[in-house]
Amino acid sequence: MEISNDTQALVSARRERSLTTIVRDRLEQMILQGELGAGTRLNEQALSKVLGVSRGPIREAARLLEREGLVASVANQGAFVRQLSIEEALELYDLRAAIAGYACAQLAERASAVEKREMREMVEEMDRCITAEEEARYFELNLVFHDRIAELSGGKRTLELYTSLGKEVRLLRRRVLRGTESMRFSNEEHKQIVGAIQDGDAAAARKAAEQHHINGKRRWLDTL
Amino acid sequence: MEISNDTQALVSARRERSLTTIVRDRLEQMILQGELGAGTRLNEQALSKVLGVSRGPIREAARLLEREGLVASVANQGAFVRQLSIEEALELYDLRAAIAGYACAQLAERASAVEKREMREMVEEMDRCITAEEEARYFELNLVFHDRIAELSGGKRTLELYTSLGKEVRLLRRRVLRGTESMRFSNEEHKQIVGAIQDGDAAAARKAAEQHHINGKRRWLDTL
DNA sequence: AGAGTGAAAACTGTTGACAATTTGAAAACG
DNA sequence: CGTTTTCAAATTGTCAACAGTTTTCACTCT
Repeated sequence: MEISNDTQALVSARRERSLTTIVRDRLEQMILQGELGAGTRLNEQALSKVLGVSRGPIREAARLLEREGLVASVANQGAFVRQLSIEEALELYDLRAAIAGYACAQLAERASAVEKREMREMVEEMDRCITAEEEARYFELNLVFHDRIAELSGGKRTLELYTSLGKEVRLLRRRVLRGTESMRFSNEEHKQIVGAIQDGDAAAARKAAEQHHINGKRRWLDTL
Repeated sequence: MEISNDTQALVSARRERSLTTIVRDRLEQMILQGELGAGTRLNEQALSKVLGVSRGPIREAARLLEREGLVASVANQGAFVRQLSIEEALELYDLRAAIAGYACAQLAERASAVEKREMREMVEEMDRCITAEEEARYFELNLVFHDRIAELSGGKRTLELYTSLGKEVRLLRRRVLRGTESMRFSNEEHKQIVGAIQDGDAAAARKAAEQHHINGKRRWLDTL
């Protein structure tokens, strides 16, 4: 049973993190992993039984997810896992591109030597993954790489928006594993981004980051 | 007493809009109008008495505002009206600039003839406000103009983000009335934006919109 | 007088119960 | 046989009470 497991987590983490945030993370996980498919209603009773908490925290968690774009609420009908159209997904890619561009431009002006080094090393590590054909690990590092850029750019809201849009788009995109070639192209673009940041060339960094995300959009679109 | 008023709204709108969203809008209003100053705790008991609802809807509304960036929650201490630092405000201006740039670029490619005409007329109307020295009205039209652009760009999330960032920045900015000269400069920039959209020149529209927001940031910064 | 202590007050976190609404299926009707 | 009506079950919306935490403030001890 899931209950005991969650209840345990509940007890240990109690009064540090509220049940609401715990439920929020759990629901987010369930949604992003497809456990709760698009369009599914978040049945409060059922969830409260499964997660071992009352309906209050679940409702609050749903509100949090609503603003994050992962669920949509209808009055008197509850919250549903959001259904993303392709058009909406494309829009999200564009918005993410714009924000990533800004983040990289900022980073080009702000980044310290150690930060630059960190990013260089991440790209090199991804290169190793390509030659070793470790696609899953490349995928993971790629996510970390981009989130880290948003984080290092210094803006809290920038990071929030970037990761939030990333989660949102994952509603539709079932983990696109790309094949060696595609990874190689992708990482070449990473190198351009990191290179521009290293040179302190904000305009170039911005352009490279935007183009990278736009290319990502195209790659994703091609898989449909 | 406020209670009767709110209770009335409650009864009339009941089961159409949930109490949560009503409370949300009311709280948002109170925050943006400075009725609840930055750093104030949203006392659930007090608010439930004033608004005439129980604490549940208030908690949920607070969660909505949390994701919108208007309040920040601390475990076991509740929700506080967010305190925006100048650095954060500058970041918000930049993000908004990036999104506005994207929206205008989209609009340059998508806008219909009537939409172009609508925007031209808004700018002309603002011009009239300047010569008539109706600053308040100009201020109002300016807000509508930008929100309308975001709306016409077609992306739902784009509009959401743009308006959300706008509200967030208002936490700090007490309505900057700018004087005739400043309005004139501002509206000249509007003309550039509209012109580029009219020409279908996405790159120019984007650049003009971004620059306009960056200039807005500078104007705001100068008033400190 | 000032720092520490401890209980009481105020508040948030959570719950279970009740009210209102929607949904789905059986029954009534054409 | 298909359509409408009605009613019960399921579900969301709201509330008030209880549990746990933080804050306040009077009191003690040095």
